[in-house]
Amino acid sequence: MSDNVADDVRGRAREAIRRSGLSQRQFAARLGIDPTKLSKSLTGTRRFTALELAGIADETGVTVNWLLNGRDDAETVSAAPRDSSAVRPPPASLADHPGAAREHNRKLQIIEAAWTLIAEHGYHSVRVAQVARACGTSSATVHYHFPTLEHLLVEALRHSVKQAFDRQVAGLHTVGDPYERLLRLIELQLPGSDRLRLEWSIWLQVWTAAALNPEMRELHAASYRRWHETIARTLREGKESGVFGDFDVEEMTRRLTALIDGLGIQVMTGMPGRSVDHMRDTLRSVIDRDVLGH
Amino acid sequence: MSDNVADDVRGRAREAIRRSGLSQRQFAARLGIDPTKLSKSLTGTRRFTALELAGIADETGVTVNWLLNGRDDAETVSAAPRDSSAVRPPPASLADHPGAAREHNRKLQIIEAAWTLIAEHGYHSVRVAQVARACGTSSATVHYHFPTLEHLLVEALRHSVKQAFDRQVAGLHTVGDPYERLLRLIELQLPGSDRLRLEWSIWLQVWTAAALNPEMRELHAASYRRWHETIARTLREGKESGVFGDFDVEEMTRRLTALIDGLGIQVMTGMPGRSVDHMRDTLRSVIDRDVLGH
Amino acid sequence: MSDNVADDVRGRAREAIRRSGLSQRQFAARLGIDPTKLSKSLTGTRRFTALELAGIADETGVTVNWLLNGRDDAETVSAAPRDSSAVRPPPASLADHPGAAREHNRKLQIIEAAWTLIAEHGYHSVRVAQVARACGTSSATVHYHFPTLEHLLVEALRHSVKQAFDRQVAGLHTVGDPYERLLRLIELQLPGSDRLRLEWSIWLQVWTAAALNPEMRELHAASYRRWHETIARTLREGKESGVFGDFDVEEMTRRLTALIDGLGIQVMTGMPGRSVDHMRDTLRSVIDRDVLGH
Amino acid sequence: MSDNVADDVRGRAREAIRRSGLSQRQFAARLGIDPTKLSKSLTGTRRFTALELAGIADETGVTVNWLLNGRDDAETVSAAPRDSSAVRPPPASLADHPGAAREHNRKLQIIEAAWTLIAEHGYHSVRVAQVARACGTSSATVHYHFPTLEHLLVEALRHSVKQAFDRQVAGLHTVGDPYERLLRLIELQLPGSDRLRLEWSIWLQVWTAAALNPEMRELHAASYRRWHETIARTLREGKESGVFGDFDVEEMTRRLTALIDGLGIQVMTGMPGRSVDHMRDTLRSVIDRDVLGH
DNA sequence: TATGAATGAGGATTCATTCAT
DNA sequence: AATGAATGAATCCTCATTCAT
Repeated sequence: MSDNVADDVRGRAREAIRRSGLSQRQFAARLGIDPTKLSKSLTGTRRFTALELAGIADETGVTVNWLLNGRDDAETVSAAPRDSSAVRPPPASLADHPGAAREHNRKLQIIEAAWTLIAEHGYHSVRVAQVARACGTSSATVHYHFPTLEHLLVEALRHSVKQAFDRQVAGLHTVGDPYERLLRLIELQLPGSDRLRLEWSIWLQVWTAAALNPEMRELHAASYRRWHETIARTLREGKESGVFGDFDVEEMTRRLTALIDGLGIQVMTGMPGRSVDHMRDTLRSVIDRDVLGH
Repeated sequence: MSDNVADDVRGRAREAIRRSGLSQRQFAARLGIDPTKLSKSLTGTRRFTALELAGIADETGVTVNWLLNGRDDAETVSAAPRDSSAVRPPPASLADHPGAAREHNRKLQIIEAAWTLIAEHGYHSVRVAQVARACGTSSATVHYHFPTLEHLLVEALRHSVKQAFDRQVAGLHTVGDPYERLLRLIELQLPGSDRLRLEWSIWLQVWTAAALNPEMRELHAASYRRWHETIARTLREGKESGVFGDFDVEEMTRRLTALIDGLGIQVMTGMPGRSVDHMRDTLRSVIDRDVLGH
Repeated sequence: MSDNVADDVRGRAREAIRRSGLSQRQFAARLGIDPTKLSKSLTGTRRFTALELAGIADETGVTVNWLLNGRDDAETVSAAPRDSSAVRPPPASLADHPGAAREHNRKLQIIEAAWTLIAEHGYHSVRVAQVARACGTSSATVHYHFPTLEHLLVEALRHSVKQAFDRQVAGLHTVGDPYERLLRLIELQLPGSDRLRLEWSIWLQVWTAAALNPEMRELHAASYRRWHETIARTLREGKESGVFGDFDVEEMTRRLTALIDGLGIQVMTGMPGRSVDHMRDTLRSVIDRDVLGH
Repeated sequence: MSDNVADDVRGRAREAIRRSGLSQRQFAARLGIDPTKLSKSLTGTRRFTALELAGIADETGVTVNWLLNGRDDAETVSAAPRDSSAVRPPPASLADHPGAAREHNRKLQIIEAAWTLIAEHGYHSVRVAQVARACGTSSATVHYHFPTLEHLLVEALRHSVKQAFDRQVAGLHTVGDPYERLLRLIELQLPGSDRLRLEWSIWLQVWTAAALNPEMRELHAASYRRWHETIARTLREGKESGVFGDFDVEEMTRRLTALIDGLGIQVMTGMPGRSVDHMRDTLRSVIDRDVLGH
């Protein structure tokens, strides 16, 4: 990746932070990183970590894809969103008039509180008052930003999708080798951390919702397609570059994603003998045998 | 299978039907089969089909395992329930005073109505009034039989487990060859029919519930263990008899169940390119390659 | 009116009271009359007053028309309802199983509380909790009987119509002379008593609602037609019998009703110089001049 | 009416338009008339029509009475307002610093939006946000101009009264003959046009409000008195000049206003057989018979 | 002058559950 | 065994109003 590209990333990051209306110091605090590090990264002395990229995207409402490539729809390691409905409006539109950043943040805060509550207690157990309390505000305020609880919850689900995507783009864009990338991809998806367990919780719920409600299938399909494509692209690259064996990429993708989902369920439901480590081992062994062809 | 065994099955079937308080004619009608066929099966001229066995178990409140083996905890093709909480009370206890059958039936009717509603609309969307309406009765009546909505719903989930198990026992007890049995097992689990799609819907919901709520893990674990054991037993038999290749049975079971679950999700959520046929093909190909060792 | 007719009225009154599930003593108490008087009227020693007839109709859910004529749709002094939607179900259907009377009464109680509140505070200011409080019950109970506040309010309006009609039939059925009947009719409609002021309040509101909302026109039209017909019938009889002068009955009806309404508004809005007495005088003078032709 | 008077009208019109801060061209556009016509009327070549007078009054916040007579309280064809509360502040006060006109206009715009919404949806259904939307502004802005929704609504009602009065003064000031004026008066009040139907809708609502709420009676009485006086004055003039027959003016006024109101209700509630034409015919026939004495 | 954000005070409705019959 | 009536306890949503900017 050339220096020019890195330059651009810095420029866009600076731009996004500027639009947020926060100072660098404040912004660093919000990301939970050292202000010096942020400063260095913005001037070019230091690279952004994947986590920082995802954080900047999250806080400013842009995508990591845009930070890295200047476009939301760039197809790199992962599939771009097929339609705009699945992601937030393009970055240029927000801010420019004061207050927009604040507004965006309050909205984001509510969405994230809702997201966490869904993940922890389940979609149907989330109460408006709970979300409000988690944000230190009132139910009416939640309704000021979202017409309906359902709107909020769906928005929270969308947000979840965006976040997972951002995390992948941020975490994978520097990994060139397909095999490494595949392992990294899996590592990024394993329900190991609290955060990732919450994301898996959301996934399970989206599956259930999609099975019951045709309307939810759309949301599910849009996000699942990305995940599918991220895997498929890597498999294809590995196959074409000869790193991987010969196989039907689509079919292998279906098997791998199914296996990941199925193992994830076993971990999430606390089945005896199914741990994250076991999940990792199983997937590696399957990849080594069926993908690499060893 | 010797005639003696068949004799016993007939005897227990006759016994169970007698306890139901219905005439053979009525009972046949309820099963949706020809009275003549039922009569022949009960006198020995004809064998019960798997469907009929499951139906008799369902209607009379006994397990297929009991019908076939005289005991609920017989370990045959599948694992027996580890504790009594996972299944209905033993068959001997019910019905001895008149009306018990009717009561049992009303209760069963409510459970099945609840079950269907859960499967169709989702656990959290089931209302007592809805269940009552589906049964042509009142909310108060539902509460007469079940102290709490939650009790009813959990009971409905248990019922689901029992049914799946019965279906497996009934469908597999005649299949001797491990490979055939494995394929049959998968066939019995594919979300092909309406009924099975409903059962899958329930599964997805139980997974979600178990991921969110530790209490639900118990129910999930109990039923999943059976399913796991049913697969494992077959794999073990095939491995020991040399029909299958050499592999770690537990690990292979984990992989297979994970794959089945993952593929099931893809079908249930209506992912493009994931059909029941694709699911069957994928599983067969994996079995042929990894289990048979071809 | 022959004794036979009076016999029948007594019979039907006895029947209606019997169905209410209350004893004669209780019923008399509810009507607010002396039990002895009720008893005498039921045995034929005494005639029912108009007020009593209306009360019996109100409490038992039948119409005065039915009490007097055995049919709801009898056309006597007033027009019968054109469609069943405007009145309560036929008398035979209710009661017969115990509790029906009680239920009917609770429902009626709620309707009347709502009616009074509408009349006093206005349709849009009536709160479910208010109605509940007025009935000494809970909001949930109100909703048990009426799905929606709006349903309740519309029902209350219908009830108002029925009551006015009952009062007219009860008050006019003995008055044979058209002129006397016309004066009586007006007297029955004058906003003199508290009760009648409340009824006028409701009328004003129905007019407003009908002007704003096409759906309300139906309700208004149904009830206004009766009122119109009650006047028209009397005018027609008077004209045909030569008591009145010669005029276009329909046109005169329109003028009279319009004048009554307009004068009623002036009284109700407390215009200086517009009292009930003035209203009576004006109407009498118009009738004497334009209807009698003096 | 002498030229001097006409001169004065022109002068005051010019004055009022000047204060509005708009150019003649702009003002004409706002009135929806040809700028040439406005110009001619302002220079004396042409007379203002009644519509134009009312429009000028409306747009500039003065009364037609002031335009015609230089005083708000001139008693001409109609009664003057008894207290200042019933009309806008005197014209001299407003506009002197730039922007006052604009402010006045924004306020007027809000009032008229509120007025229309009341007329169309009913007093109790008007929401601040609705008014704001209709004005292309925000709820907060509405509250900047009016402390309370109720204040705004009451203001809108006052505005309604002023408008009706203006229209009458403008429409009647040239009609000398009492009979003609009476017919004209009725014509001006018939719910024939959209605008007039809206005004009637407001009337009905004011009646209802006045019947329910003593506070509203004041507003109602003030405006009704004018209407009463407008009729009474004309009747008196006609009686004194011998054009009309002999009658009690007050009593005849009461009857006529009551009849108009009652007929208006019948039209507004969409009663079958009650049209605007029927209303006109009925009123003419009553006037011919009872007022003219034919 | 204008307004985006926020919110307190309702207010209708839902629904599991109880209980007398 | 069954149920009609009743209700407490949520819970979502509305909306006028405030206030900092």
